Parts: sequence; structure tokens; C-alpha cells
Amino acid sequence: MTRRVTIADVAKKAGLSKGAVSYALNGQPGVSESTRQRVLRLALEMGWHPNSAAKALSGARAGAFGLVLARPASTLGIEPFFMKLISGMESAMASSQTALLLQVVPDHAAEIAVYRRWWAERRVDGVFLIDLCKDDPRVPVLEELRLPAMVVGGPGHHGALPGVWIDDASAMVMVMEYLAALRHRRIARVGGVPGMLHTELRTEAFDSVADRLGLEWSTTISTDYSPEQGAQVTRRLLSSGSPPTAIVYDNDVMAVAGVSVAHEMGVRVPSDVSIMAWDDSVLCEITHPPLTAVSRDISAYGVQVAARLLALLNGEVVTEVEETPPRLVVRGSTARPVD
Amino acid sequence: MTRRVTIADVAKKAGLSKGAVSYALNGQPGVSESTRQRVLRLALEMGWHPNSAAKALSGARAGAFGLVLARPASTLGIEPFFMKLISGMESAMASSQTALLLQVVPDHAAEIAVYRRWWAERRVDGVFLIDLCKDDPRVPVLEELRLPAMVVGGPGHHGALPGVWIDDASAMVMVMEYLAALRHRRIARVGGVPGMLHTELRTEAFDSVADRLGLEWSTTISTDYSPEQGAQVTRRLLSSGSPPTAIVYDNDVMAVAGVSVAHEMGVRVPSDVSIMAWDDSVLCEITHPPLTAVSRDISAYGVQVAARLLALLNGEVVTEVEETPPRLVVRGSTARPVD
DNA sequence: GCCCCAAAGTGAACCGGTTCAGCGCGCGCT
DNA sequence: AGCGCGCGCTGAACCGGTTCACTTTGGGGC
Repeated sequence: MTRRVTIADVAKKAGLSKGAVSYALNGQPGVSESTRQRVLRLALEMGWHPNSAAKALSGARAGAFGLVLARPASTLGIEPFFMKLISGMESAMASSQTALLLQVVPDHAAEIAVYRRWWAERRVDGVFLIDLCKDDPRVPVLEELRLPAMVVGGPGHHGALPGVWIDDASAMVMVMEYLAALRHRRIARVGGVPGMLHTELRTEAFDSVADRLGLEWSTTISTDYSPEQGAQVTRRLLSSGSPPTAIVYDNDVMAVAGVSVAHEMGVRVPSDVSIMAWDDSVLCEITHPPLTAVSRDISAYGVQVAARLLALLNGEVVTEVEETPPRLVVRGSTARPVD
Repeated sequence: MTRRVTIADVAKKAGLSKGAVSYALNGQPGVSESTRQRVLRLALEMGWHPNSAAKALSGARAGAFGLVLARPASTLGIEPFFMKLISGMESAMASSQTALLLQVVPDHAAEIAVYRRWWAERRVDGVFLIDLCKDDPRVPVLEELRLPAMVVGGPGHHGALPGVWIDDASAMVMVMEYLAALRHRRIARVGGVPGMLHTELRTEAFDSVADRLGLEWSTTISTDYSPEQGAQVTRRLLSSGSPPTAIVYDNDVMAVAGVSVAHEMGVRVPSDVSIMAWDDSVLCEITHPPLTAVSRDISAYGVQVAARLLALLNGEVVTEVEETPPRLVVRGSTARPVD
């Protein structure tokens, strides 16, 4: 059992002091270029790696960011959103040797407790705040803790915390104008969890555009994002006296469930009802017909968010920023309604 | 900006030495019961939390387990398997204040590099090895590194590493006997990635049971688990001269894609073709008809795996163990074939 | 030739825990 | 009364880095 190689081992072999080796390895001034090269080569040869605990203890970074997911595991599993976001984050964090600490909790209270513990234990250097709500209770806690955080979502409602957001409102305008151009006059929306900021923003946009376009009828029904509720709501909508000619879903899973319900009821897609998903993933391509969807580059979103949290820790001034807006990917599930 | 409260602060307030306080807080002998209670109360009052770096540095645990996912993010996102497994793991780890470090990488080589780095940096106390392959190259590396690991999968092919496995072979027997009892004589299987142990085990079981049952025809076609390939293979199978009357898919996503293709081709489920999914999730319930599936308690699997890795670190002797076998959940996608 | 300064490197303190050797003291035993 | 033992606690070393105050060395300017 060979012992770990420490900075002292490298120093001894190089005939230098620990301090000099530390300077050399970290690109700090205080050693000559030739010495630095020699030390770097030696460290590589000897298979030296910094002990993350020692590094963290001596005032530097913990070398980790935290992400807490406060949704039931059943919902989490099926939404491609999170994994895409996570893999984006990690590709941005890799360059700075930062790891991702993940925790799944049942609710916001537990989430807040995790933040307190992580920060008290100096286990993370910062966290990502996800699923932002209106008047989110987590925001003041993070501010009070002075725990560096980057909010995934917005705009607004994250106090003094920096955030990155995607413009859902204008995407909703795009969606509605597209449907209106197809001559849809009766549009329903199967929305996500009320209280979540992006849900609210979409609802507001939906209502105001519907009004502006002078639609015959429009409504939003709230769900918990689960396919079960998506199916249930769709069933209700399609069996009403005068059903909508188009339905906009707040995620892809519910849209897929919606198509299924339509099949089951003998309602044809898209001739009887047009269906539209929010967030594009392979799920949208496996249904028949494939789903028209609002497509956002979630992975790039993750990259952006992580890069900005790193910048924040480097002392740069980081403010709210808007990601590139979503695109509309038209597939077979939307068409002009037959009269 | 109030400084962190350290063990020295607690010691001063209690009028004790750092050592005594450490003993008191960790349930070690060396202090009287009354002193211990006093210290515990005081620590709570002062809001003391152990600095995880200091703890890790002084020989104790890093307080984290690592999980590396070496699948493309696109596949990961959609398979509920991983999130269920993760949330199970975490519920078992919570009691011992152990965090989960997550990393998504493109391939096994990168995965191995992560293990090496994590262990060299003493960032984790152990790792979970997932998606076990035949003659898995990661196994000898983990053994050589002496990095505590728990293999999710088996039986066999994980050398001296302990593992937890679910009996896929006997589940396959159950599936095939069920289909045979329904009078299916032509059964196709849309398999996962060849080389992965569970894929191979299922293939072997599939072949041997098909043989034993004296089926008229049976075949396995390999895929990469993606819905695209699932759809493509299904299309090919259903358009052949004498199509199968039943198709068994190696995951739920492909089965859902399969149902979609059947709809698209005007093939009725289950009267023209029976469809069966492996791993049960909400996905199986949103199709029409809902899918008959092999159901495994993935979350419990995660709990078991994490609990055993903890036990391993506590010096307990941990050997290979088998989880409770999968159940067959019969829904609407399987029936007796019409002649 | 002398002075001064910057570059290169040293040695020790420090981060916040754990752990081990040692010490004083009260108590039981004979 | 004297001895020994073990409980309860102390003080210091240690983990492996970072950082700071300080020393040595070499070179340029005059």
C-alpha cells in the first residue's frame, strides 16, 4: 500500500521547500520559470494530485458546487431537462476542477436545510438555485447566508442574487402567433406547477397574447407536470362540448401523454387537435405524429449558468443575463384545424 | 461578517480543550456523560458544524461517494432509472452525512480518469460502478486503486468488488413463459447495448427459454437503448413478411417508441402485436394502451447499494447480494394474438 | 566598486479538525 | 495508610496544502 504522494515528497525530490513547490504548481510568482517547469514535470512523474481537503482547509476553494433538486423522484426521472442541464454545468466546471454535489430532497424546507449545512461545513463554494418561484423563500436564506448562488430562472424574483433566464414570455408569443396563423381560435394550455416563476410568466403571456389576438376562447389548466395529470386534463379538455383545436403543454412529458389520450379517444392529431410541447427532447420524436415543440438549448443553459457562478467566485461582477431565446421546432403535431 | 464557529470556540466557551470537545461531539470515550451533554448543547447553541475539509484532512472520511455516468446526456435524461437510483442512494446516505458527487462523462476511459483523480484527491470515500460490462475494464482499475466500490449489477464480472444485482435471467424466464402461455410463438426482443452484462444475461436467458419452449421463431436485435433505434427496429420487425406477435423491449423508452411505430403503421396493440417493456415508470402508463412491464424497485436498489457501500467502509465484510426479483405488471399491451 | 532592488527561495504559521501520550486525582482494595 | 488503576481531561503533533515575512543572490546603474 503505497502512501499518497504529497507536496512535501515533491519538494524533497526537487530539493526545494514546500512553499516553492506550491508556488510553482499554482502558477504563482516566486519561482523561476525553469524551476517551475522542473517541478511540474516532477509532480507529473510522481503522480502528485492535490488533496482536495487540504486545499479547502487552507482557505482556498472547496472545489465543488451544489445542486439541490426539490421535486419528487418520479417527476425528476422522466424530465430530460435536469440531466441536460447537469451535463452542461459539468462541462463548464471541468476546466476548473470543480465537482458537482447533488442532493434530492422532498421540499423547499429540506432544501434550505441542505444549503445551511453545506455552507456551514464549507462543502461547496456555491450553489445553483433551480425552479425559481414567485417570492421564493430560498432566496432570502441564500442572501443571508452569503452563500454564492446562481439562479437558474427569472427574470426577477431572485433579489440580489445573479441569475440566468430564458425568455419564456416571448416564446409564448411566438407559439400563440404561430397557432393563430394556422387559424386556431380555441387554444388550451396545460400548465405546470402554479407559483413557479416560469409557469406564471407563461400564463401571463398566454393570457395577454390570447387577448391581443382576439381568440374565441382560451384557458390555462394547472398541473404538477406529471404525465398522469397531463393525461387527465387532456381527457377533460377533449371531451368537453366545444373542445380546443390546439393544446399547448408546459413540458414534453405531458404533451406525449396528451397525444396518447387523443389516440385513445379517437381524436386525430393534428387534424382534430394540434399539440405543442414545451422543451424538445427525443420524447417529442417518438410519438406519432412527432411533436411540434418549443426548443431550448438546455445544455448551453447549464454551461452558461456554471460559467457565471465560476466568474462570480473569481470576483467578477455578475448580473442577470438572458440566454438565447427558444426556437420553434415544427413537426407533425400541429396543423390548420379542419372546420 | 461573523466568522465560522470552530471547535476551538466551543472548547473555550466550555472551558475544555479541543480534544475533549472532539471526543464529546463524536461519541468517543474520554469524557464524562455530563460533560458530553453540556458540549453537545453548547455546540448546538453556537451553531457549530464540522468543517468537512478539516475532518477529511485529519484522516477521517471525505464524506462523499462518487457516481460517474458514462452515457450520452441524451439517453440519460430520459431514462427514469438513474434518478430513481440516485434518490434511493441518497436516502440511505443521508443518515451518515454522506454527499453524492456526480459526474457525467462520454466514455469509460474518461470515467476511469475521474476515478483516479477523485481517489488521488481524496475527494470521495468510495464509488458506485454502474452499467457493468462483460470483462469490464473499470473493475481492475478500481481494484488496483483500492478505491472502495460497490457494483450495481451482476452476478459475476466484477472481480473481487462487492456488488448488488437483480436477477434479470429469471425475470426473462417469467416474461417468456407469460407470453408463451398467451400462445405467442413468434417473439422478438429489442435488446440494449451489447457487451453490457445485463444485456448479455437477458440475451442468454431469452435464447435458452425460447429454445426450451420450442418457439417457432425468436430473435434479439441490439440497439443503443435510444428511442430512435427502438422505433427503427420496430418498423423493420413489423414490416417483415411474417412479423412477430410479441416484442420485448430492453427498456421503457424503446417500448413507448415501439407502440408509436405500431400506431403509425396501423398495427394494433395488443391484438396484432403484444408489447412489453423492461423497467416500469410513468412512461409505461401514458401510452395507449398502457404497457405491460417488468417492474423493479429501483429506488430500493439504490438504498441497498448505498447501505452496503457504507457497511463496507465500516469494515464489515460485504459480499455479492441479490435484490428482490422483478415483478411482472400486466397492463393492456399484451394479449393472446389473433390468428 | 558600491549600493540598491528585484527575483528566487526558505521556514514557519495557519486552516480546523483527530488522535495519542501523558498527567492528576479519586476510589477501591488489601 | 499505601498502592495501583482507570477515568477525565490536557497539550501537542499531525493531516497537506497556502501564504506571509524574511533571507540570500545576482545584476544594473552610477
